[in-house]
Amino acid sequence: MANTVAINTLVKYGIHPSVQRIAIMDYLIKHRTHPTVDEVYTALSDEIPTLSKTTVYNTLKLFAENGAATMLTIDERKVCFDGDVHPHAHFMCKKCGRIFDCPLPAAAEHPNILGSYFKVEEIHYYYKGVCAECELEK
Amino acid sequence: MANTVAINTLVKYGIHPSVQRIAIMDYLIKHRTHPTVDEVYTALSDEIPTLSKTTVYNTLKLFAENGAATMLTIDERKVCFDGDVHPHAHFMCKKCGRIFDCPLPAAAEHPNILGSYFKVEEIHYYYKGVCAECELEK
DNA sequence: ATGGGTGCAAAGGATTTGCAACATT
DNA sequence: AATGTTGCAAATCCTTTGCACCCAT
Repeated sequence: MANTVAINTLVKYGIHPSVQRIAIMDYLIKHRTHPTVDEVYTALSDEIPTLSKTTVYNTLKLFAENGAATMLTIDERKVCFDGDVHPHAHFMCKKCGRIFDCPLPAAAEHPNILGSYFKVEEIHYYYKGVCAECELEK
Repeated sequence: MANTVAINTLVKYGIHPSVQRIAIMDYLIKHRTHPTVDEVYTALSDEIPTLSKTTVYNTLKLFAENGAATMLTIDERKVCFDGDVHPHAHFMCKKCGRIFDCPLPAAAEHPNILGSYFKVEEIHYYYKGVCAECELEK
């Protein structure tokens, strides 16, 4: 079946699969564009005409809470989601708004130092600026 | 004068001082709590009864655009502002919501590596978890 | 029948916009 | 007078909430 990977991912994170959840996870896996709730909703509306935005909100929040996706707050206006939960940093282009993956700096064990003061549960490394494409278009 | 530092900071960043701008910058300098628009507005309402929230929005945005303050997107719900523009990381406690300063990892020149792909203008390193105080209160 | 999952409509909250009033040069 | 600044009210956008319906066990 086409959605085996999505289903397995849900199960792996203890999330009961449903038609909507499978479709949303499948979308996250196949689109590494760090989509917003609205983008996911719009993209899946054709496939699942009865889908509601509330469900997309609920589902993505559920994914994030269970570690099946990461919630990015790099964009001040709206939250984005990443189906790739491996540790990595993000770059957001201020012109086109796209978010790109980039490697974590070597010192990403840094939080160990902070461990004495804080119980660090999440690491978010964000860069902002202009992407190569937009830089050329000037 | 008490507000000399605030005025000098504004001038340094090419921002024309006004009563409101001076008061807001002064607040940012004296309160390293990473306040929200609402917190700044509420705190200054007594001092400047005619102050409007729109002005606080405009002013803090102006500060951020001119490099006189940093806009933090660590909290998914609302934006926070930091009058300390020296490079440093932030930790947000998920329980009490407070945001703490912390040192940047040694390899914060990391963006140099990214330079080939992106024009990096801002670095935001965020950590989330539980602060020592909240951890004790369990 | 029971509990979780979904979706509509309404509410809530943060932020922006339009525009008129105001201050300062 | 001219320009930049402020502030009110309304609008906008994102997100959450309340609740009824539905589906699968």
